[in-house]
Amino acid sequence: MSSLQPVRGTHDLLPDESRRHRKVEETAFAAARRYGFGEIMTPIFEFTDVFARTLGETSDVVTKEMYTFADRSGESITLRPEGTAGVARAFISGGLAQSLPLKLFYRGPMFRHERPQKGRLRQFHQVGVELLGVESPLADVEVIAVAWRVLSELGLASKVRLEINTLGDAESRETYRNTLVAYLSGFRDSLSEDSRNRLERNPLRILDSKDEGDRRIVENAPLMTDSLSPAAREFFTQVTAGLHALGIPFVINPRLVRGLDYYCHTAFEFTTTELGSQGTVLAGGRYDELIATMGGQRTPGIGWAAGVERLSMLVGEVADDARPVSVIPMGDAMAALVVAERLRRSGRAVEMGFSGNMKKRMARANKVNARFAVILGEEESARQAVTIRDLDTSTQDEVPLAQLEDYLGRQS
RNA sequence: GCGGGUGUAGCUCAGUUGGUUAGAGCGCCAGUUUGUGGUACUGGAUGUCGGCGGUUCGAUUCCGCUCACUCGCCCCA
Repeated sequence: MSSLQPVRGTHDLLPDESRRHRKVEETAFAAARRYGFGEIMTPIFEFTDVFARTLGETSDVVTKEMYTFADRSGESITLRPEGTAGVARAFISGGLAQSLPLKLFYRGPMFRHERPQKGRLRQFHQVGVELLGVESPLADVEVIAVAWRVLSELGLASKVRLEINTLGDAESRETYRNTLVAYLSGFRDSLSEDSRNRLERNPLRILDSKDEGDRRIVENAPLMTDSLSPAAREFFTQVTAGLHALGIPFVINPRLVRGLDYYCHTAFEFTTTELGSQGTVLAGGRYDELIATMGGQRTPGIGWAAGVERLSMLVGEVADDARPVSVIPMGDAMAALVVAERLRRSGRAVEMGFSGNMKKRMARANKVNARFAVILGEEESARQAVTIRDLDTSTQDEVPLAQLEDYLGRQS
């Protein structure tokens, strides 16, 4: 393997793609702010324990996908595979319990050693929100509303479908788990190999197995709904009522589960059919026991994370809206540099090539999609003027140097 | 981690039933226009035919391994 290749599953983001990423991130953050979320930036690595304890010792993410290494002092460090654990850690270590309820937004790279595919990278990016300290189902509704707003503003409302389910409270979940395992054990020999392994580890996952045989068995399996405590049932009813009230379309999927152990009650997922098998674009749920599990005082929470790469594939091309001015020197390049700088200080994007004749520079101006070319010719210079060519209309004027900004301001 | 597909110029792809100089379109560079772009015309450059090894007189073409991407599984955002 050549060391001049990027590491498997990593990617350089060139300007076009980078712009799309930014658009996704900024749109998400702008929307979240309107709901009262502020940005938190946690470290990209944490002590391994932070993830091992919170995600569940048996989850796949922890057992085989983390980038874990010993640092120079021998500490076991892990590159974050997701954002919630780090936020929860910051919540505890930063004494943020003082300021509940807390609404936090985050963005940034995450790392998972998985087999790369379209929409699945080893270094990928997420944006996400966490709402801490609110027991009420209204929090679930609000958090889902932010997600829906973000997706809508990215123009993806019609490409995406919201599925929700409840995993119940700890008690209901335990009851359900037992009845499910009891049911499935009767079919042990007919289950797929994958699902047989999941039987002890994570039986709920068998519910959304893609194996044909599994599906037939699961079809008649008892549902979470039947094991729900009255309180958990009421909670879920409130959530769905809230979504109706806000006009957010959704479907209930009783077989929707979450991979990470810390989830309870509401679980939701926005999926698309346009990205193949990596169709989940944004997902989240409630995690009332997470903070307590980590050793903090029990604090309910709910949040979601979205895959920036997946969203940006759906968003498509994003136009660069700031069209530059091209400054074209014919004689004195230094004088042109001064003019370019002047325009930049006035807030304009200015492009000035480092070499080339007029023709080349005009071609370049065209290529960078400039609106105007400011031509500094010798003759105009003598008159303390420049020629400004409108590249859209192919017309040009001679303008006194002193009125440069004014003229451009009037034209565009 | 498992199974399948693909890998030829910067990009999209053709081609070689193994044989001397590997092609197209787009893009790039130059010119037609020595102070004027986007169109048109003319000309030009570029490839260790993903990498390593094997078979062969000879491999980009066949075989093995490997790497990358991709599809499905798994997992998940």
